[in-house]
Amino acid sequence: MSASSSSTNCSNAPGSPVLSAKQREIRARGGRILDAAYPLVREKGLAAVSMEAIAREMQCTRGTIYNHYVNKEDILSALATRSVRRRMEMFRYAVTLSDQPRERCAAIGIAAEVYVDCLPDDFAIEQTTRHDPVWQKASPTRRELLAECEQQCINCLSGVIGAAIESGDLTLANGISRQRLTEQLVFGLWSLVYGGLVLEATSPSLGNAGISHPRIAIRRNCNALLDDLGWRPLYDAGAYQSFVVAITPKLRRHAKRLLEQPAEDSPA
Amino acid sequence: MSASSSSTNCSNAPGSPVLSAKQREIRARGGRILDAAYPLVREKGLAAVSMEAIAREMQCTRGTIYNHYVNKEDILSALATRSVRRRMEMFRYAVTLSDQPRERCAAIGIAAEVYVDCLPDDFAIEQTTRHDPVWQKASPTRRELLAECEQQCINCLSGVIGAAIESGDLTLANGISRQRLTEQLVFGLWSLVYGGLVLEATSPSLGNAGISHPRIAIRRNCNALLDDLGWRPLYDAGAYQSFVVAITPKLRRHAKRLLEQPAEDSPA
DNA sequence: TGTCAAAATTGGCGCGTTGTCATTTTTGAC
DNA sequence: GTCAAAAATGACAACGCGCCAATTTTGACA
Repeated sequence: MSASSSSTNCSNAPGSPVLSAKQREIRARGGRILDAAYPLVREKGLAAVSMEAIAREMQCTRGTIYNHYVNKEDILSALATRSVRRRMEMFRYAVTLSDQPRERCAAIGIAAEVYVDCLPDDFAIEQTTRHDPVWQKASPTRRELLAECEQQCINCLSGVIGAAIESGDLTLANGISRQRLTEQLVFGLWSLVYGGLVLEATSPSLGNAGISHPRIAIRRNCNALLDDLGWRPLYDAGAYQSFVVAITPKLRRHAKRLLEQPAEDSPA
Repeated sequence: MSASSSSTNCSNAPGSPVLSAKQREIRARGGRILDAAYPLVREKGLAAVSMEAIAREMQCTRGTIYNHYVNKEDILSALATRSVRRRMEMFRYAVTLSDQPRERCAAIGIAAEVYVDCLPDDFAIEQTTRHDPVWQKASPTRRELLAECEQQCINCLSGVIGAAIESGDLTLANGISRQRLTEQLVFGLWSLVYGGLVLEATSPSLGNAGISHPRIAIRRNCNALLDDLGWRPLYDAGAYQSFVVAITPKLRRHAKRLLEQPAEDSPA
């Protein structure tokens, strides 16, 4: 009925139009362009990717691409949004791996590590997009979309902290407000993990400075932060270690799954 | 012979040649190019700076610039080296502001904040240079130079930690090795401060997430890390605050001084 | 199935930027 | 004043982006 009525072709359901095959193809092209650009970025590095190359991969011409994205930076931002969305999915999955707030918190940290390891190109894309030349030329709509995705990543962490306060695992010492404590913790853990991973990826001098196990340092420091605020149960090396060992393969599998997911085209 | 022989003009001391006026000007031009590029970067943003614009500022043609730098990225790297050197000077000055290791450590953190506030363009340049498109095209020599400068910044912090261990303010608990403890602390503080400042500068979603005082969070978290490791004297809000208030204006003055310093030309 | 307007695609154009190089100019020793 | 070495110049080719008029494709209607 809503489907093939006459012998000719398609028709419209009132609210949501059933699109003809070609029309759907066009709609999906936005996503296909990203699929084409993604491996090019992986191979050649981000600056070296030309519109020409993307078009070649797509088997169309540059002009067509401009029907979907206003410029190269716009494509980059769209890629970044897809990446942040994957990160968010990692985090959301991570918090399902335990009922205990402190373990959930740890799981998010490990999820970030796995994200960097299993989806390194996504991580690199996020980095690049952050910087002004790209950020400024991207369309405002896409900027907002990206910011909102990041927001949700942060919310995931705040949620766990909120749950810890509710449950009493984390208490408000020294008359600090709940708001303030959350702020401090979110920002602290975020800086520690994000900053640490960025440094690991981009600072060649770290090795010379005798920093040979950045991941261990990150983990230990996060726990130090949590301990200092009295988040119960306090750090226990054995328990922590076995939790990490237990969830890491699950997180890796989830990352792989995300990579293979069909390209949901982003609302352009 | 090697000295001033004839009446005409210049001559060479054996090891270090005494250069004629024009020769010295050429030698200094490398630095002058950086001076020309720096404000352009400040105004127009980094990607928008063209060789043409730099040449105009220098009152010469593009060709001449290529006598000193192999490409634009090379100029950027040179600028970054100058920036990192300024940061290093900030750190070196910071550690002179107290005799107590823990205060010295705090001083380095505040120095980083002041660096970002008073030399924002330097901070931005550092960020940009870190990213692959630039990093890969810069000449290897300059890359090494930059890495070495960063190294010295890190050494400054390791030194303070070393002194704290020597003096007994910081003790090796749980049989952790000195090497390992230093590694963990350097990396942790670095991530926390660097990561925090980068996030503050580039993450628009932070405000929405209720993070309104990132600086306070950074400081408090650093102290949490130090406390957790038992670095004496433990955090005391009053003492810390008054130390910060005492050194901040000094650090700001030092930053201003660095800005006005004549351009020592980097070895190209 | 043929017609035709709307929509999408094409590919060539103008512009700006980069890096090179043969030519011209400047420098400074004699 | 002469001349070789060094440096500056500016024109040139290549490239990539973004635009747009011309062309092709699509799909509704008869």
